[in-house]
Amino acid sequence: MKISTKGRYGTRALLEVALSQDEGLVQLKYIAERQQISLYYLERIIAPLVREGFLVSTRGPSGGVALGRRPEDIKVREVIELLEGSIAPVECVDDPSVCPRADSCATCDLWGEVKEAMEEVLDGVTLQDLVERQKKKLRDIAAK
Amino acid sequence: MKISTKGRYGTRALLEVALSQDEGLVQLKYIAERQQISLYYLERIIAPLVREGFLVSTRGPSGGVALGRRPEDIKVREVIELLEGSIAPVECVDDPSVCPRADSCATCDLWGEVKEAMEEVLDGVTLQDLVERQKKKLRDIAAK
DNA sequence: TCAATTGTTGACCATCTTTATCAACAATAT
DNA sequence: ATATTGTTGATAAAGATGGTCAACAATTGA
Repeated sequence: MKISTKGRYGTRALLEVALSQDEGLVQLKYIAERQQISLYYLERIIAPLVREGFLVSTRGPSGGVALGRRPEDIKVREVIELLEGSIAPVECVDDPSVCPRADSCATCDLWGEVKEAMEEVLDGVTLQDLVERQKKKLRDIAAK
Repeated sequence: MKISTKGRYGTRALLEVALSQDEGLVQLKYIAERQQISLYYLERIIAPLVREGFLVSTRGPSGGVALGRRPEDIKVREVIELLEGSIAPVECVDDPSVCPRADSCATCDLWGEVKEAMEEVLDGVTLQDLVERQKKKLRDIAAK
């Protein structure tokens, strides 16, 4: 039941951009360093985020990426689904036709409930929420 | 975020045993046929279930497996965790020491919440619940 | 006791997914 | 112009997944 690095790195990359928003464009190199992600791999993850408008990019010297939407309007669920596909723990939850047993299978219903529980959490947290949580965590650590 | 066939097949196999409980021992071959799982692969999945006492087995002619615990006392979560390991979407949720960033990372907290939400669902459903749900589904289909 | 039957286990392997890496290219600021 | 920075297509190592097989152990019943 693991989330892959794409979803994890992607979320962290967006968070990094959101945190650095005030200073203008954020370079991939900077994100890669701060989040300890290979720059080459990060490129793979940023691409779909740009394509779908979560980020906007500018090439050339002093180029970089910035948020393409307000952080309050980006749900973590959207990011995960973009980078990993459906969150459904089994395919039959999204498409019963893949399993001949689907409509008479009690376990399929259960997996559907698991999916809904996960969705509820991930729908309830926006990038802005993550920013605030992150700032609070850093404050708490500094105060200690 | 997929659950692997081990967890899925294992759950279905236990359900099949629970449903056939009254007729005594259930053969692997029977489970494999009913659930459309390769017998060879099913052996792989049954083994840990026997080892951990979810099932008890008898070899030889007219042998088979039976539930080793009352279905009301088997939570789906236990089955999944046995067959797939922790349900945590990322490792750092269970063991913060794997990530140097863990204690100052807002996303790690979020993955923890996802885990808890899934646990809540899977802790709340026992094998007996699945049996009842399954019977109801079959009744509903028959009545239609 | 023997033979048939059924679960157990260790070894094996093809395929797919994950996690990258690199080089060539496109755009842009100075 | 040229250096810089994002984009994209090709490639691939490593690990997980899903499955198979054969030898073996236990048990039943004739």
